[in-house]
Amino acid sequence: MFFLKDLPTRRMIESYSGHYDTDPDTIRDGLTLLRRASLLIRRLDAYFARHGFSQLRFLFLIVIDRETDRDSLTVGEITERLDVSGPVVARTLRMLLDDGLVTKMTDEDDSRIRHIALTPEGRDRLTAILPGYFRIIADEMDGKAP
Amino acid sequence: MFFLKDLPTRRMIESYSGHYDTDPDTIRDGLTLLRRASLLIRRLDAYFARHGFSQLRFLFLIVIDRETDRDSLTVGEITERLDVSGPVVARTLRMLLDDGLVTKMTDEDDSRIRHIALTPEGRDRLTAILPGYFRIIADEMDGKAP
DNA sequence: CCATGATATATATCATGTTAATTAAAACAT
DNA sequence: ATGTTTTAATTAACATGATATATATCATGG
Repeated sequence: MFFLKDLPTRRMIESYSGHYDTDPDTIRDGLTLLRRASLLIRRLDAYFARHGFSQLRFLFLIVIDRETDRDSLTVGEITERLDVSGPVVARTLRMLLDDGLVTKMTDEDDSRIRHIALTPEGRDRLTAILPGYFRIIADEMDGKAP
Repeated sequence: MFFLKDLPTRRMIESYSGHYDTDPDTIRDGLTLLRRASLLIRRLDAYFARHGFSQLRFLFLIVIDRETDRDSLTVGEITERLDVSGPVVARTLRMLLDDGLVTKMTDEDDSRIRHIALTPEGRDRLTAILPGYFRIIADEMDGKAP
């Protein structure tokens, strides 16, 4: 997250970068990118929270659901697809299990491996939450955000 | 932060959004924005961590430093300028005080108010860290990121 | 076979974000 | 002038990210 509400003016950036080395307009574009994305993330997080979800829980379910040829992923595969650390995946998994949104099954051949699949309820919750998620992104991109 | 490493294909987005309601390309642009910003934030956080800083501590100093006509801000003014909650500002302030990068002075007329100013060392650290910060943003924007 | 190393997952601890509640002082309306 | 409300800052409790460490199981060389 990028927490600066008012981005520096071009002049300010110039004075900080000392008129050389980096192009102030490029920096300004970068800061704008950061701020814009941060505001969108804030909106998405608020949306997820209203639905008893979090960004991460949502993405966790998505990566399982979007797998076309299988209906489960191992914990390691989920960790590969999400840019968070293993422990966070483990904790998120526990929460989703507690909520009955996924199942965990130990592999038959290698008992270190757990296969995680969506429950029908997990799939339903995902389906229910998706349209609003897309709506928020689309509104932000169209400049229709609140 | 947006944690999905591989963005969904246009086809996937279509299948989720049901071919109506939202434009898949717009959604894809939004997700690209989120992911790009998240990767840049990761790089910036790593840079700050290497210098014993954090994104927030850095911005805290910046908002004081960039004030043109004064050399201090109140805690409330800092909170207004940063998109974080008051308690986080209070805690960050304590850390910066401990590190000797800012000073805290109680207002003479209204003893609820604290004026926060940079110490010379705070200003030095800020000056030292800024070029690398701009460099990372510029490289990312120019597609020169690692 | 079985000690050693590699791999898959989980736990422990810490950092840093949030909201709710607290403290202290000022402002204001009788 | 004094009780009530508002404001400024902080503390308390909790959520969720990270890294380092532990546990359990598998693979493999002697």
